[in-house]
Amino acid sequence: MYLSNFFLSTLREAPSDADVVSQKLMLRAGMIKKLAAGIYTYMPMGLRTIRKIEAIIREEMNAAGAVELLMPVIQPAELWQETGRWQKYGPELMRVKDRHERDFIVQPTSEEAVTDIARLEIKSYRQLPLNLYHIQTKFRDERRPRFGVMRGREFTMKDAYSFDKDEAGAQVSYDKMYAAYQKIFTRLGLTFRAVAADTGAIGGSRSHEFQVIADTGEDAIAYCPTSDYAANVELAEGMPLLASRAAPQAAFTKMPTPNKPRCEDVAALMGFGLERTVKSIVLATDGEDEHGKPVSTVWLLLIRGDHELNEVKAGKVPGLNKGFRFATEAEILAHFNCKPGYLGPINMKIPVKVIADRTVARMSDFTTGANEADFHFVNVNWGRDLPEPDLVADLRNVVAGDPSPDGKGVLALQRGIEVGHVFYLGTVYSAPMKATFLGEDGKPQPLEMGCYGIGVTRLVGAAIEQNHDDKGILWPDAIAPFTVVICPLGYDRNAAVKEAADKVHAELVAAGVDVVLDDRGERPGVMFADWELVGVPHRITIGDRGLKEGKAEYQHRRDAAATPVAVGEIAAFVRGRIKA
RNA sequence: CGGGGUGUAGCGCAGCCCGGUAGCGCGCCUGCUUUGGGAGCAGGAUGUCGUAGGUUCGAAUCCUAUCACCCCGACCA
Repeated sequence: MYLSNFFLSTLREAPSDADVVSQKLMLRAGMIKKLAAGIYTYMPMGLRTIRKIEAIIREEMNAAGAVELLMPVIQPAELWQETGRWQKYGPELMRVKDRHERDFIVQPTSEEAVTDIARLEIKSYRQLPLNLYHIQTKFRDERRPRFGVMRGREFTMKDAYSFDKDEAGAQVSYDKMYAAYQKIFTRLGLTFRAVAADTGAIGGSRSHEFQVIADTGEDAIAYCPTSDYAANVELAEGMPLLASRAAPQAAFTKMPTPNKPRCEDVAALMGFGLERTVKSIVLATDGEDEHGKPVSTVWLLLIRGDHELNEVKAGKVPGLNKGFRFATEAEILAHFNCKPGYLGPINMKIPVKVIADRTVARMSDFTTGANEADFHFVNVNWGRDLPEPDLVADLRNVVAGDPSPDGKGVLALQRGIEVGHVFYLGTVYSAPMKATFLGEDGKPQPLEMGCYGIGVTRLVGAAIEQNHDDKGILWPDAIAPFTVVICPLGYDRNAAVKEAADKVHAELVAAGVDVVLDDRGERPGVMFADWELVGVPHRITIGDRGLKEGKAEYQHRRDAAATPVAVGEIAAFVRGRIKA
């Protein structure tokens, strides 16, 4: 490709509304152009990367036995009413009306559409298993689109759906997709981790996320370097940090702690560690009594002072699992007769259910608020100074150094960007949509389903978040918009340079290498800066100076300096450097 | 959605308080010089100052409304 036949548009300064490095670099490198909040045009340079990602996904999906189709972006509301998602999906679901005032949606995902295909087409267990996928535009009307292409409203996703005759078959399909995803992200050249995930709103029981590791990632992941345990922090099991509860050592005492509402303050005042304090978190749930009158219930959660509440876990505790909220100050005053900051499980005005984190339940001689402003209790002990907690549960976020739940080491934390998700769905969609098949016994039964997503456009952003420096993007070979760039110095005015550059270009093209020749005749600084910004991994520089010695130069985007190579051999030399 | 902020040339910004000729840098165009890390000199083009009302002799500037965008909190590929 000659650059004069392509389209390059770089910016020295990023538009001021860009918020993350990948978005800034994509805008500056001319990969995307913003059309509206969370809606981007993929410019020619950006589209090349997207097409390469899609091609790899397609190859591996096909190799794993999945079959591609293409389902519509606009889907009738009726389908979504069948599964109840028309009601359940909030304003994120883009709803539109056609000229006849009929309701439609812009698909955020395609479970309904694919299940509809399945119930029309799959009649017998002999047709199973089946895995259908497409790579299609999605729309989610995010409350707050941000991070460029990583949390856009319009985006491209690969979504696959497996259909099996039973749960064992669904498990096989799930494992196949899991393995395919490992291959895909490996081929893309990204550092990633598959982690156990919360099943969230979609439901189902088995789920893994594929996270591209990046410090700027929105998700925290916990993993064990000495075993294969890895989970989203939302899910990662917090083990009790004490093997057993020690016997009380000291006398229960009320201590004045004026203006020390935080555990940190109290620990500092008392001169002991945060791990001897317990913080009180007051939640409330709203329900109805037997007469249908609304009533609220207040709950007290106890977490060690240096830990933090995990709201996903709290939402799984019996009693809190139908939705909870933080208590209002009025509710707190009513039950504890005390303002937040000095709350605790002892001397409550109206006793509430106490849920202790696993670690808290094994603590002894700990410190809590005294339910009296400016006072704390120290050397508090379960059984002696207060009753055992009503419930013990895993309530906290794991922290680095925690024992791994598999007992094979300690946990480490890192951040990631979720780019893929595999889900076991069961019959969540097939049952309400009556997608059944005839089994070997001749009886109809609902299809066992799984769904598998990859955020194609998000991957572009994630790859950049993971691979960039202060000059620009550092693409892995597999997804760089161009694999090789030839920068001739003086293409427009030096016949020898032009001839050599054209020849190297022709050789690489003949070898099937994705190469671009910068024939603008720009000054070297401009060319180098542009291509470093765009992030083309392999650069060949051909200049008058080197040519006199019969040399061109090779420099990888990550190299500190160029390597001289004989002009006649440079095409072969570069081909040797490209990772398949 | 709630709270905060910003809309001035393709991009980044100043001007707004205190109303009176719309500016700077980068980019763009022309010419000459230059050519191994974002060139120099000279000349040039580009704006309904987000939109609509209002106040005023006069509005980018003050007032009102509206729209868009961005930032901070609850969700997801």
